[in-house]
Amino acid sequence: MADVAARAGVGTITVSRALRTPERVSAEVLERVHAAIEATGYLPNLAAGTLKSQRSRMVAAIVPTLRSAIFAETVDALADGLRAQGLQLLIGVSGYSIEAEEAILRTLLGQQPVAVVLTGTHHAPGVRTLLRARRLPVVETWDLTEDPIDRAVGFSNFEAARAMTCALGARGYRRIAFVGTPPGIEQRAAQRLAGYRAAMAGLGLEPDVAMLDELGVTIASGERAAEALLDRAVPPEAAFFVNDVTAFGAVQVCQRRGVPVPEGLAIAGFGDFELARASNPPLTTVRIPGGLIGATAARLVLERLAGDVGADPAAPRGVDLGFEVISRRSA
Amino acid sequence: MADVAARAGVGTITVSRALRTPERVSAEVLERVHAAIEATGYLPNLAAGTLKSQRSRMVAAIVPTLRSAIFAETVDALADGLRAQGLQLLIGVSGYSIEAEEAILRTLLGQQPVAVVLTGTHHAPGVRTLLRARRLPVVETWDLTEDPIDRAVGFSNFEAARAMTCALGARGYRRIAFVGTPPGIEQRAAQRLAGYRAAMAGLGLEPDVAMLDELGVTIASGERAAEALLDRAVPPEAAFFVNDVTAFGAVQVCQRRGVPVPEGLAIAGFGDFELARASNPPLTTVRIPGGLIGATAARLVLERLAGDVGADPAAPRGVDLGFEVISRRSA
DNA sequence: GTGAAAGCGCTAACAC
DNA sequence: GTGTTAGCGCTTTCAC
Repeated sequence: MADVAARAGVGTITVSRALRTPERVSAEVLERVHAAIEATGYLPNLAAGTLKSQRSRMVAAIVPTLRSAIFAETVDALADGLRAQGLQLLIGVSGYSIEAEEAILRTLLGQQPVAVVLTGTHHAPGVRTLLRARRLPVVETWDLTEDPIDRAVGFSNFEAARAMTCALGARGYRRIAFVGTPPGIEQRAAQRLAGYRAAMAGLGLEPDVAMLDELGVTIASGERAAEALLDRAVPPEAAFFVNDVTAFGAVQVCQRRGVPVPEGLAIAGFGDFELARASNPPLTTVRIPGGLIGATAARLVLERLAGDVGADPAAPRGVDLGFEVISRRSA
Repeated sequence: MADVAARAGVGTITVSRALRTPERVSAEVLERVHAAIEATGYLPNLAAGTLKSQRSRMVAAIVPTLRSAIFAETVDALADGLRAQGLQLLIGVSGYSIEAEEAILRTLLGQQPVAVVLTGTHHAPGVRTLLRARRLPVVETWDLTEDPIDRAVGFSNFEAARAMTCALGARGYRRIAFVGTPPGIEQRAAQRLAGYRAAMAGLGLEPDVAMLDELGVTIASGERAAEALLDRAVPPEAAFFVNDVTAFGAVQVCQRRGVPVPEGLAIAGFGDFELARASNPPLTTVRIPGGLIGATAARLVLERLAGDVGADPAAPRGVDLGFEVISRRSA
């Protein structure tokens, strides 16, 4: 920066201002500075700026995985919304472990991010303390809660699963099974299971919960779960899968075994992924706003950064993006 | 850090060493320091460390998008491999624009990453200069080249498409269409098209290239492309789609229109995504090593970081992970 | 609109 | 094995 300043015949602070707040530098000087930057190939050391100003240009985000299309979509939309303001994404992948999440958060916080975006509302005990102490803008995504750390954006997985289960009940199905992931890992999936249970209780029906044999929700694991259901002495009339990928697998199995869908087995999914429309018959499912969650998270971060952090306790703390039960032919 | 040092009755440098190189601190002091860290809730400011040591703990990665499952998988595997060494991922999303890639790279470099991972081998002119000047470990992914900036890992999209086209020719198909993305955007897709053309020339067949109507390769865009092919006065005997997602759409269309696959139209995909096995009939496709590319990129970064940067010009500069033509029933 | 001086919080280099 | 000193490259503060 000293080189650039010397070349442009100005002080280093003017170079800094030309980069950070060009409107406070005369047009003539600005031009000289830019020419000098060009000539020297100067790239500012952002670590130094961060150290002095105590503000980086990074937003830390932690997701359970990027292998699930839906989280990847959210992150993509988040990156998109932040890029417009010159903010970069520092990504941590927790592998669905809240302990890993806390450890990763500690490292990421060391980089002095200006905001933090988390997945879910269930965190290790230290996380809330860590974040509240720093008075950083924090956005929790994918689920809502009574008491967010700061801001939350998502929808109620509980209500969404309840709505779908009720829709199945309204269609006359009585023996409705739920096929979920092993408990204690994916929080959103646990919420969906709870919503299913609540709906079944409301309908006066017996809950019937089956588990996928792996966490990585694949078409193949859905296929295996469907096989197990169909092999029962008394198979259910309807099966509500924790997501579209596994539901799609179930449809494939029915097709192969000659079980008509929905007459032999009604199948519902969750997510309204592209696969849902491509399925044959197309899947009855719940549409959830994956991309919109990322875009909204970006908006919330930017709003919090614009307004003063820690202020405005009256502002709405949660954004409910809702969901939609999509009736197609599979149920 | 001064607080922690005072509390532990040591100098700040000892706190630094306790964190960075604990083996150089006596066990007794180490314990006192850790207790003090715990008590104060101290989190090191990594920006300061980066500034002084000129080495961060971040690796910059730029991908065209995260909405494509395959790039997300690569990034996930990359993050995984780097986390083991305490390295964080700084992500940039370029939207397939090489100009955006360069702009993003400039910002990311300002954060002083210890290495850079790029997608593809086709970059804006400034990129190579920028990276070579810094003597940073650089890994280009997803395609190979004669002259990588530093290291490259991937497979030959050209050869993979050629192999698939030849396989179709060997099966007796003559009128083989290629369905690709609009030119000039996705480099990997362009390589595949070139491979197809080379194979057709080798087979003595007329190339027949159709385009998808959008870049975002969706099932629906594959469906529309298939409709167009089938609506022709003389439809092709086989269609080689630029990826499995669109090929899957094509299979769906055939099923709906009662066109038998492969007898009425043979269909080949690219990628061997989960969808390929789930399709009915399952897709003949090319298996590509998405996760492995990310894992290998992580390994190459770590190797370059361990060995001295800029050294060892004898080491292999490219890692060819290969591909595999997978014959299933769709062609 | 521009500049001089100071210092952000760490760690490299050198003592001991 | 531990401490002292200095300084990384910026931006803040205050002055003009």
